[in-house]
Amino acid sequence: MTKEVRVRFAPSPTGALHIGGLRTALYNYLFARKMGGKFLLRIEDTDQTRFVPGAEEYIQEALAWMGISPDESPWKPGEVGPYRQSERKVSYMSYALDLVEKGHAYYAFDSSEELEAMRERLTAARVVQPQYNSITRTQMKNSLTLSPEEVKERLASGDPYVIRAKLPLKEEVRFQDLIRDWVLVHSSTLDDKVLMKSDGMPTYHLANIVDDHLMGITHVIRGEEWLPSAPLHVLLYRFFGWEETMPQFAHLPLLLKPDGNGKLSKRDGDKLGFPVFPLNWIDPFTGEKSSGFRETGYLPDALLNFLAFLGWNPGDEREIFSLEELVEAFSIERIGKSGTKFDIAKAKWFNEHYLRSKTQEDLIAYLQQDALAAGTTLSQEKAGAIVSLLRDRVTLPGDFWKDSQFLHQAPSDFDSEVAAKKWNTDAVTLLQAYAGALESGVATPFDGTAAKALLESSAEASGIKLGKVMQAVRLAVTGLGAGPDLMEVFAILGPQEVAKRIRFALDTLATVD
RNA sequence: GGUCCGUUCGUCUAGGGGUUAGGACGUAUCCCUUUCACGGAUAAAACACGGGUUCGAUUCCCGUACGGACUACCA
Repeated sequence: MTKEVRVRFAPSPTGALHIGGLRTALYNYLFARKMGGKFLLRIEDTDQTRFVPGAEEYIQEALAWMGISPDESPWKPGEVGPYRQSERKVSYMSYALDLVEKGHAYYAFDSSEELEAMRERLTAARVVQPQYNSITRTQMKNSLTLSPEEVKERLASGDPYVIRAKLPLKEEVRFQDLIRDWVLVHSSTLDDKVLMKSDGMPTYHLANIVDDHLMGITHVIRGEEWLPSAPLHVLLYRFFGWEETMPQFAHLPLLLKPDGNGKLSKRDGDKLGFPVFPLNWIDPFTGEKSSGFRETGYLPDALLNFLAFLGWNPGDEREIFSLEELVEAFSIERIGKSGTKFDIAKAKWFNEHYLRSKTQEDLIAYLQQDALAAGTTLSQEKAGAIVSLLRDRVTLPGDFWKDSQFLHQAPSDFDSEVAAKKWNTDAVTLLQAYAGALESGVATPFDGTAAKALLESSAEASGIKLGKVMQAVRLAVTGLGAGPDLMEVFAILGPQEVAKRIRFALDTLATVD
């Protein structure tokens, strides 16, 4: 009987949840579901200076939108709460003190100026890694160098201090990462990380280990940026005597910029023309706006499918997966090792796929909504006709409205390139004849077939080859050189409107040579 | 700079000591279509480099190059 799998997603509420964080959450969720375990959300808000109002709500909403809601969270507490580190504050100090007692941590009283001076001194002495470590700590102000009396006095008098981990000088630290296999580092390259800050809050390293232990976390699935500090975490488990229940680590490959340099960052999104956040976000301090996948028109299913394949694959050639199917197929072993560039073209393809699998009613609703927002209303039949016309050509829901503009208002100008190439006397002759026929009302009822039949007979009567002038006809009525089936467009517009537009085109374009 | 991690078509990737190195996105061409798109078909396109080990290496080992992460009283 093995222990129930418990994993956690542990974001900091310092702004909008990044798309990479969302993928981390997704993988955690998939693994938990696959293993029949639990997926927890823990808010890591130990840095009070970076707290951003609204960020926590954003995380909650983004996860809900994606359908990967946690089993336990600040809003749905389980038995190991609280789920916000700021609310767990009281317990961290006692754990830090426990480490001090065991000789694995110590008090340090150095001011930031003194730390800075130390680094400068070491840099000047050309020490490769100027850091607070097993060697340099002997020259600093801490409970290892100061007399017990002075330490006691400083603590009693309220001198600001931090608690640092006391790392062994010479020791090999190794652990087996689920994705990278054995990772080995020497403790001599590690520094004495601060565990408790002078404001009484723990750092990530301490809080993380204590909470993962207390919350019964069995697998830590997180971004590769944590790999360098994983040895410290392993050491902390050892110091606490929790080695037996230490979670297994899985460090995920990073999401990289599409152009290949560096990890995808918050600033990239709007610069590159696509979102890097799940939802729209306005920074409460700077007012800076960032666009989200949701508001841009990406469907949660599409984003989910896309994100899942950024660093993972099922091992066969299937590509389209629902959340349930992902759960079924997921395994940590099939996560890749190397960084993954973010290619929005593939995301678009997924979105097209999921958009086309929507019902006609859903798509009509998208169009109606945009029309309404633009101050127009569309009849159900017209909206339905437009959706049928465009459904195989859209990428985003907003395209139904955007790409049907020529149906909502007559063109005021015409694609000049097409006009220059296609607007000839044959076209003018035919259009005059066609407009006349439409105005006479011969074609009723006016559907696509009737519109086409009438156009064909007009062409025949004028002795003109239809194929040669079709683009000019399209140009006259839509102003554009390309678009959906023209006869269906005519049907939607109705004979009077088509005739009116042709007359306008004839007037406007006739003067052009 | 140091430590750690990585490297298969442009991109996401499959594969793995002997393969015509497979798929998808994107691109191109053709078919369909009175345009464009959809759909169908086809094509171009990759094992970073150098040494080992081996009968044989893209696959294993080492080095180099390149890329990345980390290097805070941030997470």
